[in-house]
Amino acid sequence: MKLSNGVEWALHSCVTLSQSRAPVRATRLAELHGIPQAYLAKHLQALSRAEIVHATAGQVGGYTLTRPAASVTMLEVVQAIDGTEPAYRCTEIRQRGPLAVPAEQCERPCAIARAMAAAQEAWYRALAAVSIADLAAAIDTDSDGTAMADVRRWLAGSRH
Amino acid sequence: MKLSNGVEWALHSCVTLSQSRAPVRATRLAELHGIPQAYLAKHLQALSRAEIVHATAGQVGGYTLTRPAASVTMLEVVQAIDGTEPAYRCTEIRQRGPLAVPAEQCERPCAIARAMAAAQEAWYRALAAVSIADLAAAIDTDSDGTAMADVRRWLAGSRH
DNA sequence: TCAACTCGGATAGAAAGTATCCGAGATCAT
DNA sequence: ATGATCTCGGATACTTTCTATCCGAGTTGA
Ligand code: SF4
Ligand code: SF4
Repeated sequence: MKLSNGVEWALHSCVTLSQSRAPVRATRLAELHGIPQAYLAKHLQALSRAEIVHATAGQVGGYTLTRPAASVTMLEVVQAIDGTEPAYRCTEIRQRGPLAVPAEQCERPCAIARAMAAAQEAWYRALAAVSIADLAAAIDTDSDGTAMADVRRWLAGSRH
Repeated sequence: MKLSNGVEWALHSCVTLSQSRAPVRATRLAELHGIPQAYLAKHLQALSRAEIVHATAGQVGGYTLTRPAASVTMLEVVQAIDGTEPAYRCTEIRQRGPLAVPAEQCERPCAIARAMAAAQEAWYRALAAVSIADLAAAIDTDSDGTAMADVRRWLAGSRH
């Protein structure tokens, strides 16, 4: 089980965007994090499609959060990048082979699929419990209250 | 986030093996589940390496569970197939870019990595709570107590 | 001793993820 | 109103991982 590293970039970008009411260009986000600008853009598109961020075109364009950071959960961001399909997809192999179970007995998922779904649900729940605002606050605390202020200052800097 | 479908095969195989004290060949397991025999063999090797199953070579060889089914958790099987590395790997992008955090402040994972680790832990915990024996019992219940008996009967049949 | 059968790791092919580019559309200055 | 410039957006190559398969090493039983 592997998670695209674009998820990390998207989360960082959302935290950064939560510190700015003005639109922030994709180029600047990439520059701030030291990551490929073109590839980050692709992930930001996914966030835009999920309506987590709003894109503004034009000379003073860029991305902004559509909702308050406290109401955007990590789960939403992760699902926007990684997709909503569960990690475990049942291939219904119980309906194959010499001991195939008749289809009418397969209305509900079997025990294995149920256990996997429960695990995924637990994962989702843990991610849904943390918002972007929580992350920003925690990062700020880790740095003794300087990190977010630094970000705001850097964002307010010249547009290059 | 995607999970190899070999995980499903491995879980089914473990449930099947829990119904037989005699070694079961990989060919028969594949036949029972209607899946590619050669590919299943590769996954069974992973289970063997993890010491979840024991492989016996020779004419009457095959695979057996090394421990009672009640003491083998789903988590062990999933990790044997899918690896133990967490889904989220931090690239430490906070140490890059113009606002790079000095390395001495990065001893402990940051808030994002901590939240992701907690979610993964919740996932692990849910899987660790279910054993192979639990799965076998649940599948048996779903089929009104005939499924495991059918499997045992089929396994006792001729070696082809 | 021999023959037959097993698992084991090494080898091709397919799918997804990664990284990049240029065009459509909108904003601001003229 | 017009044009230049800057933005995002989807379409395009490249790399890594997963999928599927094969044949050889080792073991058992006759
Ligand atoms: S539903 Fe359960 S029994 Fe059926 S294929 Fe999926 S894991 Fe196997
Ligand atoms: S530890 Fe946190 S801040 Fe550092 S790279 Fe990982 S997610 Fe980003």
